[in-house]
Amino acid sequence: MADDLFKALADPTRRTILDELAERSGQTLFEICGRLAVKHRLTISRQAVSQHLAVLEAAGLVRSRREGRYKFHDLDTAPLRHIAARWPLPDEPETTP
Amino acid sequence: MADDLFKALADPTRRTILDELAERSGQTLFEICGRLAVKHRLTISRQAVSQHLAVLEAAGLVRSRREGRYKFHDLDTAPLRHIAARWPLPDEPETTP
DNA sequence: AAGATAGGCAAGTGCCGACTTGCCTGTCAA
DNA sequence: TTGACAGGCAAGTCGGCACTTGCCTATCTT
Repeated sequence: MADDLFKALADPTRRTILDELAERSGQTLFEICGRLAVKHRLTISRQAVSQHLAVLEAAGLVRSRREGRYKFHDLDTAPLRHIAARWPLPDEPETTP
Repeated sequence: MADDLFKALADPTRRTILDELAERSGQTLFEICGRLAVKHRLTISRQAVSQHLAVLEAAGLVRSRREGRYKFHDLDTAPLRHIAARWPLPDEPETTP
């Protein structure tokens, strides 16, 4: 469970996918592929992105809903709380004035 | 930089090391080896733990100080803030009543 | 109906990371 | 000074993971 979460976050491409889903919710596989190619110069196959999404979904970071032939993907950052909760954080949040 | 952080957290053994350093600060390499073996049944070589500590140190999660022939390791959870800061967290902290 | 579109499944490849083994350096005690 | 103790360096093995390729299914359009 926690293992899946950290493993999902380990890959930079997957983190970029999370970034894109944070910026625009409910994207399809092809939309994400297009964004990765144009905005991040990531020439990657559709299947590769699909496999990344499967990993992210297994970690609970992405939820998907099917509508007709489309499959929309949504970001869920709730599992990220487990990370900060595991180890004690220092008091000062490093405020930049 | 962020790459090193996520990669360091990807390995379960390294996360266990962070757990041990959170519980007891300033441990030496041999102390950590002993704790992993006894408390977590992790039969791992000393060099493996040393390499893990190097990865954690590169990620900024562990700081080390040398004193004579001993080298003490301390946990630094400050880099973990970057994770929660990267993606927007939902408002509700999921309070379990 | 047929073609286009959105996505899935499965096998294969190549590389990186975790781990071991062997040996070497530096520090302290007897 | 010799040996024990704490740690470091370097090469080698091995498994898992990211990615591709090829083919298949389902849905919508004309």
